Amino acid sequence: MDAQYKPHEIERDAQQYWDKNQCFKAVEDASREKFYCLSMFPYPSGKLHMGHVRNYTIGDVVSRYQRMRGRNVMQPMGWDAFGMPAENAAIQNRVPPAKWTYDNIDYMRTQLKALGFAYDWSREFATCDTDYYRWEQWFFTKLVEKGLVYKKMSTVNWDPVDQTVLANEQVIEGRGWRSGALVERKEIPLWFLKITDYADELLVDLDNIDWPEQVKTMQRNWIGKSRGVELSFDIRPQGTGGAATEPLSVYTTRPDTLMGVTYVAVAAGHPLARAAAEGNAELASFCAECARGGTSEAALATMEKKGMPTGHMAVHPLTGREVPVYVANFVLMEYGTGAVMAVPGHDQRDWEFATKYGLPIEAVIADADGEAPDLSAGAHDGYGTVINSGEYDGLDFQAAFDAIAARLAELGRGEVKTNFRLRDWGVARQRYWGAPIPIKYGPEGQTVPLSDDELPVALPMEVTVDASGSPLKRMPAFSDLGDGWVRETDTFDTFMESSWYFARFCCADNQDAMLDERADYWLPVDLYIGGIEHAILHLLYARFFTKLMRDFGLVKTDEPFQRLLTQGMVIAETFYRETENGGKEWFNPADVEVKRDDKGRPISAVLARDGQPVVMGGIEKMSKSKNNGVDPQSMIDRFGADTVRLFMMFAAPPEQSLEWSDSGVEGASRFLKRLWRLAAEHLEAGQPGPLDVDSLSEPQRELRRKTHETIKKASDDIGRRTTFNTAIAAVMELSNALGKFDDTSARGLAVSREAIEACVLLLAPITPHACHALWNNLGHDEPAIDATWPLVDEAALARDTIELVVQVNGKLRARIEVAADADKASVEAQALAAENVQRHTEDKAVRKVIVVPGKLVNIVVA
RNA sequence: GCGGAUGUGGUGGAAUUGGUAGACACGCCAGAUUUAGGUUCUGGUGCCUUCGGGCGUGGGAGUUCAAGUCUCCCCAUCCGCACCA
Repeated sequence: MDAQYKPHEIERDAQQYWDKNQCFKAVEDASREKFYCLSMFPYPSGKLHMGHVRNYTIGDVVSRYQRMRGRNVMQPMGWDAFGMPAENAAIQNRVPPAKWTYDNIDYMRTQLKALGFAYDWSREFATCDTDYYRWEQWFFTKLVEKGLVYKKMSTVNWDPVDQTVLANEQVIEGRGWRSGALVERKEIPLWFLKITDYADELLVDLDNIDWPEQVKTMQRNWIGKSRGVELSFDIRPQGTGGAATEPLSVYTTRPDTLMGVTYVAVAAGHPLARAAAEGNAELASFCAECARGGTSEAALATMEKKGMPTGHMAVHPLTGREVPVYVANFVLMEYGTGAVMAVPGHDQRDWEFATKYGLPIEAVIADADGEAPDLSAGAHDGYGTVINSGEYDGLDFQAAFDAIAARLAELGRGEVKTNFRLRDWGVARQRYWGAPIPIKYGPEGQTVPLSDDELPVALPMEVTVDASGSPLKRMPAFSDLGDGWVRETDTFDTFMESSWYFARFCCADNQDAMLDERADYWLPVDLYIGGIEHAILHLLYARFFTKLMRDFGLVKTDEPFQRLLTQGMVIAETFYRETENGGKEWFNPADVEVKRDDKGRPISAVLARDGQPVVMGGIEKMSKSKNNGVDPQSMIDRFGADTVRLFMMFAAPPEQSLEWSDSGVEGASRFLKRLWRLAAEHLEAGQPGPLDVDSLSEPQRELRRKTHETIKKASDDIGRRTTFNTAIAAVMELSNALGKFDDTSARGLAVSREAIEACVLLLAPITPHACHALWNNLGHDEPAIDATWPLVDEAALARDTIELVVQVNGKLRARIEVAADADKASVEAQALAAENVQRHTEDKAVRKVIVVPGKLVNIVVA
């Protein structure tokens, strides 16, 4: 074999072999156990970034491992191709979004191929292909027929200058990102999917999937099932007029604090606020002010809380006491009833509002000592015994909840109600680059889903996009259907496409149906891999969509993703210089030289091309804005795909963030060279004899034990724990041991052959090209991808003696060598006899000896 | 603001079930080879030390024979928050 490791030749040859033999084409086979491995498909933004490389390498390692374990593996790839960046690029470069998108896909596909991922490319599609989204349109019309879709008024960010709807991302500190205008909240009619109909099932089924506990917790909290009471306050209008007003309905999970209500607050858009604002110019202007700012929950939760009295009073349903009704900017019409009751004594936000406007703050829940809490510095928001509440005094939370709820029900003023925080899914977007919503409107105001023969609604591809919103709204050729009928010009949220793509991969070539029986073979996805940032929205919508498809008979599975691996971010050092106008100019790490002190600590950095200093800005997520992205392509060109893959898997466990390190990559490259040389030298040394395990020397037995320990650990690390970094470390240990083993006898070569083959096979999923070549060089005709994952020989693991640690009062004092089958008494005796143990115990009384078999002995003295 | 996570040598990380803290790698130091530089190889490397040992896993308390790991409080950083994908 070639003594030198030449990654680019090796990788080209291996990829050609896989390609020519269609090694990764997945075929349904009911007699074999399947494994569907899926990584979140990329948005084709231009070129691959390191986050993609990490994501897809993890998926590829698991796929190749499962294949070697004998599973029928399917690993597909496609493109999440609709979205805003294509429109932004169109505005900037005057290139149609479709061309921009398909060009990016072509480039990124070549990059994925260069990394050697074991994809079944015959299943590839982009979500902007009409053949894909036509089925989404079709399914939507079926959901309309089933009553799972409705239209209602909803709040959006409105840019009053550009006259367009803005995404939350496009609202920067309350202003439109292009115009700089103060953003307003505007109500427009939008299409919704009834995800809340499935809230309970989405909650309960979390118990049946193997997801990280924190992701399940996030989803549970997002769904937010709560038990509370919906109750109503009569309204007593103040001043002249005094027309009868509807009772004000509110929901609370803390009816035990009902006696502590000192005011109620309504949204600016609430009918009560609108009525009160008539003839009250000051209140009307306040209500208008409340419409300012973005719609995101974070923006609402962190803005300054403001309110104004309506002048109306609300009548407490139990005491008859009158409390003021305020309009407040933090209460939103869309959430719950658009009104809240306020208990400033026991809710911090209510406390702050009450303090600001001089409203009473009353204690109705005792503190931990059973005393009235001190409310001078803040609210007491825990649970406790009810006080200052008349007949309810002395009750605990549950008893007070039940008693007050029962009383309200008796009075016809309220009832116990289960609520969800989850809101229905608004799927309409006022944008061009998305799947058109298949609805038409008639001359008499009819709203009709398109029939099957009117589908698909193809998105026109030749368009000019500018900042003034979707071109579909200005294209009669698209929207005007004649006879007074018009098409809906809104498009779907791109989460719609990503909510079912995993199912379409099972049968992407079907032109006559959305899905077929092949989906039943492959689904659910056995392992789904992607960024933690998708922990809630994408994953929840995909779960919801799966249940919709199931209820429509399209799939049999309840859940789309049986196991989930959420990968961490790829981060890197940032460098910048202050510019004259006070901004920052960011420099790519590739263009910067870092100076270090004698401990290797970075102390300063200079720009390579001018030698002048730059500021080290800290380690952050790789991004365009901080210019700290490392281009995967340049790394592949320099070191080869295997080195990049190896570094990515070795530098951190998959769920943690991964810091990019140039010297770390060099280390990975060095290891592959060493492994290659080890194999070459081994082959050079001659032919191994038969592996006669019963007549090995002690060093031979030792290397053989190391080989099988490594197989055991690496298999568990890759298969069960998905900690690829520790699997690689274990193989490195084995290769280090092999490097020190210089026995070139026929028997010695047999042992080292077994060790080196284990290294090659254990690394085959991670560095598949190098292992493909090494496996051939080691004399195998079958390709490494078809080799069987190595098995542990338990007999090789056996030891005659083991080392135990001896502690005195928990401190390490000695190590003793004991027979592997030694009993407790002899271990104790040997531990107490150890020289250093004697010294630490001689003038003290031994109180207790703890023996942990196989691990340690702890001697407790006083 | 709310929800979820993370924090260990100079650096990335390991320690899987409460049981030897620092595997593996990077960096650094010393030596060898080659030498234009790099490469390659060998050894050393948590901190302090009176060389007995002591200290040490963001900070503070607690449980235990034993705590990186469990409990409570605090600090810092990151992710998500429904129209970014």
